[in-house]
Amino acid sequence: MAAEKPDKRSDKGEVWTPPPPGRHVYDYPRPSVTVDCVVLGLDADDVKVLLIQRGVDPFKHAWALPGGFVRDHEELDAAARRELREETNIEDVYLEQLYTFGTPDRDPRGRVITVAYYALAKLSDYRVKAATDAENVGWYPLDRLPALAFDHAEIINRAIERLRGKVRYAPIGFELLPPRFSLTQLQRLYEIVLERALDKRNFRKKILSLGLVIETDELETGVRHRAARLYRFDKKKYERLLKQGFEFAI
Amino acid sequence: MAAEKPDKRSDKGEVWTPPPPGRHVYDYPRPSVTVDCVVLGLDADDVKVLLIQRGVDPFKHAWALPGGFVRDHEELDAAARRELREETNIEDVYLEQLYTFGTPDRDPRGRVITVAYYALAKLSDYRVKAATDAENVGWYPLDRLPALAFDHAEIINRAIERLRGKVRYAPIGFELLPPRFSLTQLQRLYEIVLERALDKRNFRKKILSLGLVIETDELETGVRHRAARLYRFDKKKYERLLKQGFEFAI
DNA sequence: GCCATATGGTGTACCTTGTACACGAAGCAG
DNA sequence: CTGCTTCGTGTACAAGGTACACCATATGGC
Repeated sequence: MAAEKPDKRSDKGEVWTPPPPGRHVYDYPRPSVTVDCVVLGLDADDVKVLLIQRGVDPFKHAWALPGGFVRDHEELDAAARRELREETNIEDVYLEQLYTFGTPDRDPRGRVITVAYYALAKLSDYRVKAATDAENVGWYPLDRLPALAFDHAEIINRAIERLRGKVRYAPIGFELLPPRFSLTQLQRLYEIVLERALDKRNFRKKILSLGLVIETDELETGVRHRAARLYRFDKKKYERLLKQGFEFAI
Repeated sequence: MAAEKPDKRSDKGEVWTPPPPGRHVYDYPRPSVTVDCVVLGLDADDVKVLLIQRGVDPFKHAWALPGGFVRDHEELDAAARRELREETNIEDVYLEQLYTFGTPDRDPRGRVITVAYYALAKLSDYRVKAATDAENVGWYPLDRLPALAFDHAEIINRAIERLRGKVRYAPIGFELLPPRFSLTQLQRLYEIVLERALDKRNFRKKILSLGLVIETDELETGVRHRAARLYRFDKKKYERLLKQGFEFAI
């Protein structure tokens, strides 16, 4: 039978939660339930994922997704956001439930079912320490992931699949870019995520024909060549069109 | 605090599982975890969902999705299939994880997190008792659902959304039809699920151009007009094409 | 100031795909 | 034999996707 105490909460930095005075007794065994977050960000040439280095066993020193136990009266989404905030200081990101992983032995401590989420972050907003130093949180490019704890590699794969499948039919790519972006940046995003080259003129024609990105009067700065015009995504308009049955597609 | 024993297993027809000799004691409260299945079937003019009538509190006599508690060493998918088999005699259907619902008070017995699945069944294979009589399992058309237990109405809505979103980009519609079907049946399927009329000639042109439905030498029987030719879905070919990057789309 | 370098920004011709639309053929029932 | 019902088929036009090249504009070095 599985261990009865898989959830040493100190594992997850919840030292401020005092252990309850009473124990919790049930007629049948119950799993622990956790949330894990795949935070994806976009670099110049890569999709990157945010990982934290575990400080405790199991998988001490291994890299893992930010996540932790769902509290007794907490919504699952809220638990995911809380863990993100506590472990990585990330807030206000696009967050969506991904899949629930419950293979009985996925956690050596016992039965732990995890509800995985994925988040899309503007990488520039979260310049956590570079992954190459001794810091315990970092962005890793997908093709150079370190050894990962639990089944987290599988969870990341599923997040990427979801991103790839969804980016063409929902305007979620904008969540990976700063509020003002150039069309070239946007095109790079699609090229990186979809892993294929796109034609510049056709891409611009298509994007502009949707009428959802608005030209601003700002220009790119800090480049040593002609500066690109910046655009913004018109979320309000998108939501209006959505209600009328509009379908986003790239 | 929530009730400590939400999972009276007798609720779910597991009387054959003897209560364990020992109690289960944990340092922190744990939720119960269940699976629920939205089984969708296709009638002449409707999508229907399979419901069971609850025999015990809470929501005694109310209609609900088939489902129940995940066992200690059981995969989530396996739990969903087991519950389907136990409660509705349905086996060998297309089954896919849908979403996990965990609002703290969604079950009056305490914290119960449910991993929802949706299944697509060939309605003709499962002529359970009609929903209008006193039987405790029945197919209900989506627009005439009875009052539902827990948050099961919300779960059903999400299943429909998923079906609608997916049917155009994955060949899952075939799971709702018998192995041999007419193109008119297939068209009806899409019309019902997508809730819009399709042009017969254009639909046939499109479907046949995919090269995934194969003409058989069988004809429809039992109709009082010219019989339609029957086709079958070429799953093998689809899987081959998938690996080559083919994208199904209607 | 001028040149080299790098990216920004633009239009047209063709091809493929989607859409609108109507009628004779086949089979059964009476 | 007639009437009814569904089957099964093709064409013309519109829309959208694709392939493709060059001048403009900014910076930095000389």
